[in-house]
Amino acid sequence: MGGTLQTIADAVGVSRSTVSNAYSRPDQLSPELRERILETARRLGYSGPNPTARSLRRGRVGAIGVLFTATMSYAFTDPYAVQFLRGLSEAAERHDSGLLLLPLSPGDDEAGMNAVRNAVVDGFCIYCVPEWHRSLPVIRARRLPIVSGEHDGGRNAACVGIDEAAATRAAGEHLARLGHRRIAVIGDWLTVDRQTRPVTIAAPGDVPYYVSRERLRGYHDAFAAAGIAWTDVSTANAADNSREAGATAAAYLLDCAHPPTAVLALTDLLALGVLDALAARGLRAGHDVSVVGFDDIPEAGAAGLTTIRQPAIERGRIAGGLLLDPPADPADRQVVLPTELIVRASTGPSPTGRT
Amino acid sequence: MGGTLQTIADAVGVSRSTVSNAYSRPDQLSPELRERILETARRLGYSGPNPTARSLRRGRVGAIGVLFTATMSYAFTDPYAVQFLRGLSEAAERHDSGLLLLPLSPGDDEAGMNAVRNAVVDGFCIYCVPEWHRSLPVIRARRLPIVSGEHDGGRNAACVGIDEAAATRAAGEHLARLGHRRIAVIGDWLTVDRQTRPVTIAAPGDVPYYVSRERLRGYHDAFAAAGIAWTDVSTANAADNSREAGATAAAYLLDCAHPPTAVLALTDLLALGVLDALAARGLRAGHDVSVVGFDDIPEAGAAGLTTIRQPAIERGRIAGGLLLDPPADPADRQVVLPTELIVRASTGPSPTGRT
DNA sequence: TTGAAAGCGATACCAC
DNA sequence: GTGGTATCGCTTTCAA
Repeated sequence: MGGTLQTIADAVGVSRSTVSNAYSRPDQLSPELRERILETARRLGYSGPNPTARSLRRGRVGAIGVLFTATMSYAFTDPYAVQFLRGLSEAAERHDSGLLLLPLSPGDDEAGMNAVRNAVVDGFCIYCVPEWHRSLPVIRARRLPIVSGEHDGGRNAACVGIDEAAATRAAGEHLARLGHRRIAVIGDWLTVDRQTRPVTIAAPGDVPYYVSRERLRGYHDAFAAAGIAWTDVSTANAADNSREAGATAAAYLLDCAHPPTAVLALTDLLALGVLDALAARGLRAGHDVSVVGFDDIPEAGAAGLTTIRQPAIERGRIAGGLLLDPPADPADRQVVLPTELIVRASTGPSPTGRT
Repeated sequence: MGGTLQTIADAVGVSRSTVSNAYSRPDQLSPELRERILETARRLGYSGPNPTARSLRRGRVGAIGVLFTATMSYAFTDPYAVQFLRGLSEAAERHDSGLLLLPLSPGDDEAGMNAVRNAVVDGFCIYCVPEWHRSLPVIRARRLPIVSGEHDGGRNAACVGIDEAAATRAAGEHLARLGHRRIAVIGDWLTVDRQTRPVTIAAPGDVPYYVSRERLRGYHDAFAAAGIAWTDVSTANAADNSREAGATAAAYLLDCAHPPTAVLALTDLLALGVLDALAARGLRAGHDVSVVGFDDIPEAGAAGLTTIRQPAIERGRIAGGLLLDPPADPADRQVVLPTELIVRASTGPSPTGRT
């Protein structure tokens, strides 16, 4: 019952190579023999070659490991992540690969490192993993193909990114043009500690996490060009990328002596939280306070949120392609996708000519 | 660079069993030797035992396959599925297992069957898979532990379900009590073809998909008890479990000579679509037309939807436990969780004393 | 076409 | 505490 290749070989009276061929190379034996073998297998309840053994021998597993921070549920909670994974799975499907979810349990680095060490996969796709995470060296040690969903960490590795700074620069210019001078920025991982609280960022370069750093840099540069002093820009860190954290962070910024006329969130989820915070205070987005997000998740349109659109699904799809079917020319393994500023109702002229 | 156990063994001058022990059984050798081995491995860029080879030998992979219909993105799109997977991943994490997503590409049965045949996993969790699907026999042939997220298919297999019929019966009684007599039901997979259209279901037993069949049966029984003829209940099939399909199906039911005073959707997602359809017609849910859902996904509360709450996360968590740490007593391998009717604003007295 | 033999990389039992 | 040896189940030249 459910034996091995050998079982079938014995039962049919052939060698196991022949049985193997019956499954993997039908052209190597006569159709009759093949049918006889398959029939016997069926009768004996043999479901085909053992995938693990086959993987060992062939050196290919048929699965790619997906690594991201936080609990696994995050992948199912953040709309951007969902889109990215969707694109990734499309690519995986096309290459007959599955997706092995490998969460880095937040509280337990060791567990995450072990997950990476023991993952039975052909390659890794990493994203939303801060560059200081201890699982990164481990993943590189495995010497499997890696693709990053955001940037290459200066290692010339495969990656599919966007020009984060250019994207926010465009948004920053839009706001400056509208006359905003008192501005606040909300982002997660602006600091290493994951707490929702106002923080002081001397310069964007101080932000430890690539994505947040670059997005902040874009705003910084736009404001500098518009003559807005960086010291006049207040910043708040969000404990995580969630609507709730966005609302909490916004509360710190709004409930002060000189509230900003524009709040820029580094993700749409945070921006939606900002909108919640405004609503709770009876303030109108786009009138009293302008709000900008990033990502253009589906919910953003419904909420009338001005934001930066990035091709999330496409990003996942390309990441999958880079991993499963790498282009010959190394230069083609680093892809940068375009973004677009989408202006909706959440941004408008600054209510005060000047603050 | 990144060699094998043997490489390290040779380099250190010990046998490979010792190197293996250094990784898997630290207590079997002196700390000094172990450190020497690990250090050498590090120097040689060896990242530890090859997971595939280890899996073959140990007979354990550290991953469970998750099987569900539709594209993989469905898992990320349906809030109920998200919750279920969240519970499942919690359990998996606790047992050091990953989750290998194995979508059954809708148009391609063969691809799905191959995915199942070749999955490198220790067991399968299946859910939202119709009982006629061809991958089911394949999955059984693999003779790995299986847990169903909905029912056991009469096979005495592990499963974590709810009393679907009892749940909808309670909702049906609630409606009958409110005086509703012209009633419509919307569900997906009421028929094998996946089209959104009105259908005639002679009896709930005719519905091919377990979950929809049982939910429909519950309504059927409740109405029978209340003296509502089944022939007066109209039904519509939804092409898939989405808000859009719910709205489209509702349109068929609402835009007719004798529209129903109550529309019962077999899932919350469909019910939200019904609410959309009502809004588009200027009808008020709970006044002009009562609406009931199923699942109590987060969005249901915000929408004021009367629905049946089922413990989605818990269901996933228990499914994972059943798979990874099966109870000794077979009787304990079939779990039935409680449900609860949550009455919100979307249901109210029938606007007509009788139709 | 078919079959014999050599691994793929690791683990575990059992002597030493 | 350490090292030989068999084995996990399959694929793949290479001869016959």
